[in-house]
Amino acid sequence: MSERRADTIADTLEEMIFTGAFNDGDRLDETRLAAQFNVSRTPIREALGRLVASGLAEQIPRRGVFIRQPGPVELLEMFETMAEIEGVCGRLAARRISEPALADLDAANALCTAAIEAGDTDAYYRENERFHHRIYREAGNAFLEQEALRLHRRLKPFRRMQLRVRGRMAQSMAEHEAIVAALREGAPERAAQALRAHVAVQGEKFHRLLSGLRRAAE
Amino acid sequence: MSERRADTIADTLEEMIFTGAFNDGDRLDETRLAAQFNVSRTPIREALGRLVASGLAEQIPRRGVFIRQPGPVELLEMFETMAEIEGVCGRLAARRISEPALADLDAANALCTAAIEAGDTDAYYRENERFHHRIYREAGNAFLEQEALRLHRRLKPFRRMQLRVRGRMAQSMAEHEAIVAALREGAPERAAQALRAHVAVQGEKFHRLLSGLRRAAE
DNA sequence: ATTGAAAATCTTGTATACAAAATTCTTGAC
DNA sequence: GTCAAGAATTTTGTATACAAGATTTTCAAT
Repeated sequence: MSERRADTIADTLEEMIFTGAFNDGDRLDETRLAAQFNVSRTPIREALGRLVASGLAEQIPRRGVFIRQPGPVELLEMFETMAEIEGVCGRLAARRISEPALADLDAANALCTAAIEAGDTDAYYRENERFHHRIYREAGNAFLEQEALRLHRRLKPFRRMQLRVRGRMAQSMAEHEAIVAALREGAPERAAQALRAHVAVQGEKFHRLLSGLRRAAE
Repeated sequence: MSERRADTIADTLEEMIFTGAFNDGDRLDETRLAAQFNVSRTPIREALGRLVASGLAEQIPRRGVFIRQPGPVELLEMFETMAEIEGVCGRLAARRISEPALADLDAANALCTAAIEAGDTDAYYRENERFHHRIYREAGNAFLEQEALRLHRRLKPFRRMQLRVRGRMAQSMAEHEAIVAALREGAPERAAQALRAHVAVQGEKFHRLLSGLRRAAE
């Protein structure tokens, strides 16, 4: 890996931000964090630099770096962007996907369904992620894949919010099946459309997302 | 702006990378750069961190950071991704664009055409950029807009290569007109299609790009 | 001459020291 | 009591010092 301290610290801080250990606007005090991590300010600064670069925090020149949690508007924008990028991946994948990959998507869906029946939420998230990541991969564009993974990762902490709606998981699985069907038939636009609709935040999901945000803001 | 030295140094280094002052694989020696910029290693390290974060360089743990110029494959992937993102912006913009924005696009096109006739390449690039940036804006999604701008900026140094083809500028303008027409009619898919085709690298452009790369590699 | 090991050198990563800027606190005037 | 100006204190940004790991060089043995 990279420079030992600085990077593990950055990972830890990211995790803390994702799990809500900080509130929007909180200042990340270098000296305090240095003491907290039993380390000098130098690796802390490098870690903070990484957070700023990935948009999790904001740096004001001679003032410090502050946590920057996305508000409702930005969150919707990020989800819309994710939906569009997934749509793009789907459109490209419909033309490029291989037979083993289709089998793999089917397998992921089967495991997803099993996880729902078993009530195993962790397994569900894991297989759901595998499904989506596989589609990014099958777009056949490593750069696009990286971008998709980046955004997917960024949205991870917010994705759980929107899956709590009753029956959402079952509906989600039906959508997965439709997506695979479109990919299998090599229907680019239908695949794109199905993925966009699957990822987009709308209706009940929207309300859930907002109330989740409101709760997190307290 | 941000921390004075570190950020101006990062900007300078980015510019140097873009203008080809470094070759792929070159090591960015901290002490050498420190001497060169008349500064200590600390701001250099922060600047290098920024380069690594934006993908312009690669960091190998206890070895240093190295310039990482995209090869032909990655470049094509980046252009394909750009084409798709522009397509997305166009699709969204077709539903959201305002009348003044359409007028602005027309204005940019007029100035573009004038620049071609005057042989003013700089003006052409400027107005062409204004055209595209305006479409990103009119997608009505600030997050997506930032992503589009980021990638557009990243590809800037390579874009000039592909515009040298004889008659390409005139054809490009015709495509711009078609794009505006689709946006004006509120035809999302046609706008998306037109933008994808406009940005995509294909045929003669492809050869130009490759030979440009080959030349740059010497 | 080639190969291998050990020492010397170089380079990164971290800690500490210093400087400049910003914020906070104090003090005085109204 | 409020407000403002200036001093004191924090805090960031930069420089330097030190430590650990990596690379290169040296030198001997085969």
